[in-house]
Amino acid sequence: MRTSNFLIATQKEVPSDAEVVSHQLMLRAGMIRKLAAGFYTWLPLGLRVLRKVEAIVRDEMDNAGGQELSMPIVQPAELWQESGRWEQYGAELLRIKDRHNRDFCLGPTHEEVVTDLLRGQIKSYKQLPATFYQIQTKVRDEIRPRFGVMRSREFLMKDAYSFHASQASLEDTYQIMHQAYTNIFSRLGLTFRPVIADTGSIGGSASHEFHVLASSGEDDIAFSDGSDYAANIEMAEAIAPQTERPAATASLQEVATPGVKTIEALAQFLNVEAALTVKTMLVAGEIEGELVALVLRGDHQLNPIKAEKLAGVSAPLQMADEEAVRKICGSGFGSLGPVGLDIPVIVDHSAAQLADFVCGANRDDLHLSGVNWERDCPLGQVADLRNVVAGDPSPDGQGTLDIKRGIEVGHIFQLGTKYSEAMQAKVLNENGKSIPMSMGCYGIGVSRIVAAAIEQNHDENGIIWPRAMAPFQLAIVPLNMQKSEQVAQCANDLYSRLRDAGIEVLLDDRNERPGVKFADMELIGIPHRLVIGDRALAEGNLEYKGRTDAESQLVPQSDIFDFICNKLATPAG
RNA sequence: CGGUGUGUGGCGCAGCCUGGUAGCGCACUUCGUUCGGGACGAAGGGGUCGGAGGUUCGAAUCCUCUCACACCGACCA
Repeated sequence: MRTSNFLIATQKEVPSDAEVVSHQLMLRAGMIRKLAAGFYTWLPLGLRVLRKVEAIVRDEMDNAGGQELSMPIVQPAELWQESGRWEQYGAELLRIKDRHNRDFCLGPTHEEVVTDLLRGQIKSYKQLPATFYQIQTKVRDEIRPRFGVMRSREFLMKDAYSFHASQASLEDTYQIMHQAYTNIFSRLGLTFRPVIADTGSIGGSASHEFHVLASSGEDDIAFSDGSDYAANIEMAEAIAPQTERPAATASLQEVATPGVKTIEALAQFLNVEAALTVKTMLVAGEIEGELVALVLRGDHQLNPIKAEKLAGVSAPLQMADEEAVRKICGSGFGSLGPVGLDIPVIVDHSAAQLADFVCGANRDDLHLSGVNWERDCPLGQVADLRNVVAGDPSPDGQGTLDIKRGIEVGHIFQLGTKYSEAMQAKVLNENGKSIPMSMGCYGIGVSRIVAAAIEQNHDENGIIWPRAMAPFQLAIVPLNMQKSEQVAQCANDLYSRLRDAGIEVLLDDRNERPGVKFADMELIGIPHRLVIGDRALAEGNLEYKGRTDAESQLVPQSDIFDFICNKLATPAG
């Protein structure tokens, strides 16, 4: 491709509404343009990258035994009513009406459509297992689209669905998909982690998310330094300390704490560590109108997913409002504590380990110090309530946990029979008995991967594409080629030769100054660059520089073809 | 949806408070000089100031309504 025939829509200035680097760089590099909030046009350069990702995903899906199909974006309401999600899904489901005033929606996912398709096609266990996938535009009317293509309202997703006659078969395919995902992200050249995930509203028994590690990620993931263990922080178990609680040494005392409402303020005011204080939060109980107290160490964070799974606690988790709290405890949020509290109390493992701790006195502007469980208040139910923190032991007993930020780019689920039961997708088994098919579903955010790759791979000059995602492998930058016959000839010859050899090369034949070309090629992140200028050419040389190399190197003109082929063939290339 | 804020050539912004009929940088066009890290000079083209209504002799500027967009809170690929 020649730049004279390819839209290079680079910009020097960052559009003011782009917050994260990937969004800024995609805009600056001329990969995408916004049409409306959460809707983006992919320009030729961006689309080339998107297609690269798509091709790898497709290849691995095929290897994993998937069959590609394509389902409509527009879907009839009836199917969604049948699965119950027409009501459940909420405002994220973009609903439309046709000219006859019939209800449709734009597909945010395709469980209903595949299930409908296959209940008609698959009648016997002999046709199973089977996996189908598509790479297709999805629409989700996000409340808050953000970060460009990272969270847009229309995006490209690979979604796959597997069907089985048994749970064991589902588990087999789940493992195959897990491996396929691992292959995909490895081939893309990304640093990633598969992590144990919450199954959330989709339901089902087992689930993993695949995260690209990047400091700008929206999720916290915990992983062990001593094993493969990795989990979304929502799911990472904080294991109960094995030690005995220390004996009480201090006596219970009231401390006036005027105006102190937060743990930080309390710790500072009393000059104690936050880890020696306890915080108490009231949440709605399972029974309407009842409240439950959750007690955590002051320096720990409540994990709502864990809390709402406990018996007696309402799901989804609902924090009590201040009025209700005041009624039950006698004080506002800032001075709550477990002592003398007459509602069910659930204490986090770590908080249950404390002796001589500080907590609220259930009277405004008053706290208690030297508090001890059992002596001053009963130790109720003890459970895992908190987010793990760096340094916690790994739940599998090997190593300690560290926490990093991740961008979720893939998610696999074992759905079980949730949809097949609701939609009567049944087959006959070996015994002639009709059973609902077990299902798995497997998503990859193809367009999100592009943004995630940039979050992970960029520098002050722009994007640094992993080889597999680069829109072009090599940029040829001739200097002053409009004037220099020599340069022009060398550039054109080399361009044809490399192209014939199947190399994706971008020849920058614009009549621009060198600095402009260098800056553009770096911004759009082409991994390899060849500069052709009169100066070096006079000595029979060309200049090569890798995108991340500090210096360029001279290569004799006669060796250049082999040199480039070599560079592109090496794993690091 | 709630809270905050912004809408002025393709992009980044000034002007608005204190009304007087639109400006700067980048980008674009032409010519010339340049040509190894985002050149310089000269001359140009492009905006009914988000939209509607109102106040006024006169509105980008003041008032009302409306639309769009962005950021902060619950979800997800």
